[in-house]
Amino acid sequence: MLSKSEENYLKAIFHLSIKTDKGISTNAIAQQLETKASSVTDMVKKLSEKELVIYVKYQGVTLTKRGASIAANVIRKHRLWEVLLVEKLNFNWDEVHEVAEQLEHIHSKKLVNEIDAFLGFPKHDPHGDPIPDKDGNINFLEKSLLSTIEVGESVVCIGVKDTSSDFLRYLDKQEIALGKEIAVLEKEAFDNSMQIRMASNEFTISQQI
Amino acid sequence: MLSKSEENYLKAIFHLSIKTDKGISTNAIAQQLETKASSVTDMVKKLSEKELVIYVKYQGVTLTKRGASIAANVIRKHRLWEVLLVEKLNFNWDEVHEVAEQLEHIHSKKLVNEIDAFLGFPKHDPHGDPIPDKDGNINFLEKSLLSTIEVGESVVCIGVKDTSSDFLRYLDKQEIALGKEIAVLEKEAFDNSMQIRMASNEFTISQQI
DNA sequence: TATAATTTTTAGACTTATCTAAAAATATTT
DNA sequence: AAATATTTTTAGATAAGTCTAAAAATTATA
Repeated sequence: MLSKSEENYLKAIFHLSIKTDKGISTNAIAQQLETKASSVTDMVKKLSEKELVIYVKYQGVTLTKRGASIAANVIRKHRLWEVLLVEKLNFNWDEVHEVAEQLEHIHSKKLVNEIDAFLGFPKHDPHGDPIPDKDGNINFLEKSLLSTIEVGESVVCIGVKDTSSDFLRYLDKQEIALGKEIAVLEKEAFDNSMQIRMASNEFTISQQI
Repeated sequence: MLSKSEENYLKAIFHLSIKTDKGISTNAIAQQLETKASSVTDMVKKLSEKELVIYVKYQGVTLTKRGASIAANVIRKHRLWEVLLVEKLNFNWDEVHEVAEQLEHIHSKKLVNEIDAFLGFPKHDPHGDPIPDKDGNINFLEKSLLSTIEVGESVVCIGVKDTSSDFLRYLDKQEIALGKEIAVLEKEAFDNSMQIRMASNEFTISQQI
């Protein structure tokens, strides 16, 4: 059975791997986990001996099938707990993370699956991120148009529909970019414009955008 | 914030303290936690420095107010989680312990209190043990007659009503003794006899008993 | 392409919690 | 009460995970 620390490393590598196909650098992992690069090197060696990652000195790491599956399972638990906290235990979507970071390390297959069933097999966590299934499969690219997102939900921009340079320049000005998170604060029924929030600023956009 | 290990030591001392007023011996704690006496000495020194126990060399330990309060809170969490597992997540009362041992170390006041409310502020866990309140108060000696216990519930024998030697000899033969756990399996409506289960064996008793 | 800057690894140290084996204190027997 | 047995503590070792500082490798720059 893996330690909390080992699970956190796998999870960090998993998340960093989504954005790239290259090996994940020691430094990137260190930054993600708020630790030092030397600690990462040590742990990565250990995970490599357990065949959970492939590690070549100075070249970064990639997850093996087993490593990715374990990471996905930890993420599955994290997100299912988040749904439980919000749907059943009156947590707000922005106060669940810290507790879910603890709960994701509870070991009990029955518990996870019962929670899944109790919640009606949700597909997304309260932040709109997809919940991996029992086998660790995860829907990375489940796209929706921003205009279909409901008030209170939050999404990550994974692509744009209109690629005209005028439009791209506008997005750039508003700091909307791939990987950026967008929260929908309000919707106006009459013109379907919406108030959205990025990490930095809030503003209004028309339906067309 | 205390470590899982520190919490487990406090909990063990708390449980052992219920049966006696004397200091709890190093050995007793070691046995309870399946560890070695030397490890206990080390930890007990640390808890003593944190003023969670009073420790005099060779004399055993007792909990301070703060120590007892923390222990009661861990037990509160353990038992609330057990209720959640049984009432909402289809666990049997005999398969909750292991998971609750993990869940009791999750740190979140909001989470505990929300679970408490979600479950309707239960007073007992699935084994019939009392759940400490928010302030760590616990009803040690909440007695009921065995005949008032409902089917599916489980109690610990803390005393007997009839102390005739005939009766005591009978209890002895059935291995019913102080501290022993009794589960009520079935009740016959017409004569109020009940089928009960001890750790070892199942049998039927009359209402009078 | 040499040199400088950055990243990564190594080496050695620290902390927490544990263990074994031996020494010290307490309890029990005779 | 002296001898024996048991319990408890001490001393030193180990494993996991982390850190700092220095060395090695890689990448960027001039």
